[in-house]
Amino acid sequence: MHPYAPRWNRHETMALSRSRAPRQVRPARPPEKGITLQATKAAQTRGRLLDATIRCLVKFGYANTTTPRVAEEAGLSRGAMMHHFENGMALLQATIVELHEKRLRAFRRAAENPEHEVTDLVDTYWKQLQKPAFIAFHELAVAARTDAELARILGPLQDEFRSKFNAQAEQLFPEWLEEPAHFHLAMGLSQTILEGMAISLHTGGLEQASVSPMLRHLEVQIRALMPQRKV
Amino acid sequence: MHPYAPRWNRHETMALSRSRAPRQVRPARPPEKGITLQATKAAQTRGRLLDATIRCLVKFGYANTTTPRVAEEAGLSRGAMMHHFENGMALLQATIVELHEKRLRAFRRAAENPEHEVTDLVDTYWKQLQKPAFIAFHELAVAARTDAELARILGPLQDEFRSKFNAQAEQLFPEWLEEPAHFHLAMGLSQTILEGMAISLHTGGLEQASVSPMLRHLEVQIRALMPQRKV
DNA sequence: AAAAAGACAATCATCCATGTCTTTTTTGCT
DNA sequence: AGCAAAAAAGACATGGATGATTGTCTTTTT
Repeated sequence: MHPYAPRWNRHETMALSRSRAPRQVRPARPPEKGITLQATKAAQTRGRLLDATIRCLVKFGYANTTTPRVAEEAGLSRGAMMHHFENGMALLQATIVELHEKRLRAFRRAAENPEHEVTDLVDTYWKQLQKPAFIAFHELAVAARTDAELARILGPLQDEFRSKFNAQAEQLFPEWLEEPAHFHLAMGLSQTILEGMAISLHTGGLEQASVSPMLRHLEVQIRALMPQRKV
Repeated sequence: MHPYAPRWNRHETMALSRSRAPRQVRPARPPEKGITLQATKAAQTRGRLLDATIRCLVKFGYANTTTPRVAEEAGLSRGAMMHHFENGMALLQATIVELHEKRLRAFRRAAENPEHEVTDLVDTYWKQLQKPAFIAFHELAVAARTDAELARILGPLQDEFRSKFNAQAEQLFPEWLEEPAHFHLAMGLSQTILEGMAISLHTGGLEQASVSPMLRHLEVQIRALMPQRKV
């Protein structure tokens, strides 16, 4: 139990910002109209803040990811940070979107690999899950269970990810649609086993030694669920 | 940080030094001479506090499980609560132990069922994972990733659970030890898939519809990994 | 009956995170 | 150069959570 419970989404952000008129100065996103003005340095700073947030989520967990800590991690003052994001929730929302896009990008990159071997795909997704992005994402997902504000942001993105995950697989193995039940089972198994292993590894519920056999077993299962290559 | 030293003797007394000065050192543990003293009411209150803590973990998550909230949930004053547990961490530790024992009890009860069908065991553990105890446990496990204090308490219990989990299975299917690799794989699969599904369900990463097929698939896999009944 | 111990309640001082506001330092540009 | 806006830093007020202290009432124990 922690000495304090920091959560920067206590207030309805919309309601607050709405009440003050002259506050609309900051554009929601850097002015793309003025082509490449040097102020795109701001975008760089924003990026540093997002990275710092992810790093904090990994290092300290969601509950201890506070605005002062993120600022320090980014090497900025808290004032500077509040200049780029009017409140903690805005920063968090931006981080979530960034995280989501990171996940999608990495996943797509994996699919572009000409080798469509099941082994490669499993390995690739597994490697993804080892990276900080997934840990951070899970921290957020757990927090969202009891945080309506977070859930509202995270929920749609999770649906989209699952959807794109499946779409990618369909595209790679179009003949799999002949057996949709098997297809969905394979997708569910893959996600559950791989993500479950990743989480259990970090939360101390699984031994490292068990990982490799399970990976291989999963590959075998997936192949068994695929439509067999006609002879 | 928290040197919870008994400072009963440390403080010079204040105005109400009505009684004699010599403060005898209080025995480390209250005299339990009278086996059934009415003060077992205290145990009852302690129990209520532990239950309230679990309920708070489920409802509000670890980060928002604060001492005032637990007290309110238990229908007690915060002062009363601090009387039974000197600080929040002590309460939490007691709750963790309670949670752990709950898990073990339920698991053992399942194993006592004379039917040792794989289906029953999988279903039983799955039902376990749906109960509040597991949600609370997972909240703690996630928090422990970034909280050394929690990890110190939780880590050993997790190891013990996994160990007893396996021991139980060994006892039920002694012939399985002929193939230890298969045995460990089956154990890992079971825990990872079932727990992974439970977590994903709560964190919005999985659809309810996928659960049942995966349960059935898991059962098939486990049977395939068991030493085949000799014909 | 007196005394000790226990259960419970109420209040205090402190800490830290948050959002807002104000001031200083860089800049980009005329 | 100079100047206004952006970027950065700092200061402030609020509020929740924590642990500690003190006080009251009840139940044992002697």
